[in-house]
Amino acid sequence: MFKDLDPILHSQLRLAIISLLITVKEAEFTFLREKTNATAGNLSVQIQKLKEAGYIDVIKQFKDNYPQTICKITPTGLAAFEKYVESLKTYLGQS
Amino acid sequence: MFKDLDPILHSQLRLAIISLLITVKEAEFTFLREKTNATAGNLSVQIQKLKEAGYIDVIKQFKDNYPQTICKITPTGLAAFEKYVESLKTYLGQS
DNA sequence: TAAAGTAGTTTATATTATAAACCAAATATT
DNA sequence: AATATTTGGTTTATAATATAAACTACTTTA
Repeated sequence: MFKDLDPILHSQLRLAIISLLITVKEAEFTFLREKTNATAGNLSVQIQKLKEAGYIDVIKQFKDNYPQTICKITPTGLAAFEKYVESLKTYLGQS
Repeated sequence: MFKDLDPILHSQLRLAIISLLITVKEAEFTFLREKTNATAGNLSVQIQKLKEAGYIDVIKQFKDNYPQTICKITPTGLAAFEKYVESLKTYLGQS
């Protein structure tokens, strides 16, 4: 009947991050922060969780003397997102 | 960009309950329990939250000597669900 | 009448989400 | 040249949520 929803993705902020990374393929921390309106702390934590799950790759480097965190989705992350969307449909039915 | 997701509905079990109540219009506790595979305790708590939010009406009565809890969705609940689905779409985009 | 089943609720705990506080370095201000 | 402010984050503390385990109250069956 209802398919389980991946708890990693069933979180507003993490879902927004993945959603953005699908469209842009690569994004800076500050870009994600602006687009999601999340606090830096919350974003930092959720990026780590997505990384631990293997859903995104995180590259930390310096740019113009400032630290820069770049995120990109992995094939695992993309597959998880697609599965999540399919599972969600079992809850939405008619709509 | 991304619309906020109603936290009452952004919960796997509560979303499943509402989803069921939309299709059947009225359901017993035991029916919801079977369809969702939830534990009775979890279901009891989530039904209460949906009731507190005004998303469902709960009628407690006796049937064949046993207690019976019947749930039905309210217009408020239906509207909230529809809004939730619309908001969700901002996260799913391409799919 | 004791054991097991029905239909739940309450409570305790683990997990999550979030904000607040913090850190290190860069740049701007006086 | 010190001090203040800004950038780009991380860590930690707290509040909110989800969940399971334990419990309640009653009924049915052996």
